[in-house]
Amino acid sequence: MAEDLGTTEREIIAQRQKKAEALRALGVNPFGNGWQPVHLAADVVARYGDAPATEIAKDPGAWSIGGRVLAVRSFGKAAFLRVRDRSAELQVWVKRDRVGERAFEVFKLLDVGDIVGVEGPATRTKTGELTIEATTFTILTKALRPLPEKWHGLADVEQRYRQRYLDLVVTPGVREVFVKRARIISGIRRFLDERGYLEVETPTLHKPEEAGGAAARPFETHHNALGLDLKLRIATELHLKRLVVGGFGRVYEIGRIWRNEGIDRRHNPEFTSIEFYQAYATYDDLMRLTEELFHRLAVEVTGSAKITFDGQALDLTPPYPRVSMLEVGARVLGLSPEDALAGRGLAEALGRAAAREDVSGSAWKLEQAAKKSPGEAIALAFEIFGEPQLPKDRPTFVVDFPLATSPLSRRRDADPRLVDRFELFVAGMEMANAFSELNDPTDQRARFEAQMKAKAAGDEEAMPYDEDFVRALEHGMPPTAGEGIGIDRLTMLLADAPSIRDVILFPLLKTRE
RNA sequence: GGGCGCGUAGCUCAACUGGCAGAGCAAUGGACUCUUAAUCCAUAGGUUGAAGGUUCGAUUCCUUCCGCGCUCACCA
Repeated sequence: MAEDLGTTEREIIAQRQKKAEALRALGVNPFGNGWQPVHLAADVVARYGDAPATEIAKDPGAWSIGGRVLAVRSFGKAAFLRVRDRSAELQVWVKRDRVGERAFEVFKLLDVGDIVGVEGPATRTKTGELTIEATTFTILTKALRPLPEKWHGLADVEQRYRQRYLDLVVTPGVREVFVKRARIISGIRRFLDERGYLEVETPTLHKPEEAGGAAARPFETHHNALGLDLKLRIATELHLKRLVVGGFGRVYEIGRIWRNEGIDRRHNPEFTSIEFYQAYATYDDLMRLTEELFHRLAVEVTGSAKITFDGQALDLTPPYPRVSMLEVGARVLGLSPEDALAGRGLAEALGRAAAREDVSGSAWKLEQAAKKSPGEAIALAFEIFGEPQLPKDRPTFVVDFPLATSPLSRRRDADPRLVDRFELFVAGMEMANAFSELNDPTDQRARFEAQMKAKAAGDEEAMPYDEDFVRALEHGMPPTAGEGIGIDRLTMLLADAPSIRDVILFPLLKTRE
């Protein structure tokens, strides 16, 4: 990129470097340190609020703030600066007769984008704006490159993602998204800590046989000294359940997950998940916990349980409706749940569904499903026909998952063809996935064996057989329920960001030539 | 990976049917001590994403490539 500098930009940088030298000549280090602001812009705002100029004049204070200059309106011997620090924006008034000749010479070398330090009393200008009337002024850091245009800012989304530092400086609302993200994560921590959960960290480098816990292709890497092929984790599940075996009855991990899949508005190759496990709970308990968590986060982060996502109003007030994957999946195929689970008439029903005009893109998948298990076919029918019909104004729990889609879930006592599992859908996105955990080691072996068969048959997302995990289960894992939530998607929801790249500071992009 | 769209000055955008690449902001010089996209005068700034092709002539048409967005497929 540096080689692509246009003449103009090169000139701008040269001009600013000359100004930096001029600052040195004035005894000001253009990249100095040691100057510390005593206050934040927000302190000044909080102190005076809407107080009139006469009130402020009685107690104008001696403020000291540092920040980036976003705009300059200059009048020759005085100027107004818009300065932003980490807390807020504040106007600064630099007048030659207040700051003195020398500081004013420094001011003349100021460019928009520079970092400055100012001290002085507060006042309110004729137009009513709270302002620091500088008595001292210095440039702390010279910006050699110009900021994007002040009015339109950065419109090029590619540049916004590649140069997020600029995006944060000039694009309104970006900073707030990441503040919300931080509050969501700390809110989840608080919520779980209050309930006696212990936060843990498990390996992100997995041996090939450990890289399970979800249906996804992992990234591959290698440890040189050990001569060991490794994979980046695709889930934290299997290690967290080992910890439940070990006696941590309530554990969670917030951490990075990598999946070697496509990239789109809802998928980034690396993303952050929260998984938590609670001994002696069932998936039904977790539904209530999830409702409570989502409701509380919405109120904490947005101020209300009623939010808007992508133009759609959503109410996160519990309870959330439940939709049966089995019933809907069977119904859209024109079958009874019993017939669908037993596979009676399933192939014909899938053929009819594939022939429908509204499924052109998914037709081949429906045809493929006829070769798979009834459970997988039901799940697919639900995904294609049922998901688009889920309520749009409310979160929805999807329940009654067929066994075949869930190699780590506990079978339902009342019907072993199903598992005790739910997924939470909000705004068309899968936000959470939870189930009562399979703790019968013999059944777990059978499930892993089925995964091995699927892998042998070409399913690249099938899980490896994790022998040590089964061994852990053989030592006894208490009845447990566990859940995973995608932090990025949750942030999208609560920050009303329609693309996952808007909630990841540095989303993965290709290298530019 | 497929389809559609986009890429012009540091930034935001123009340029008709193929006919001298242009404006605003930023910058530079000047005026200005209550501005809010400050204002006024002047100046400078370009490998039109890259490489080919068609043409007297290409920002414009064609091909390939690079990057980004939307979408489909895969997935959370």
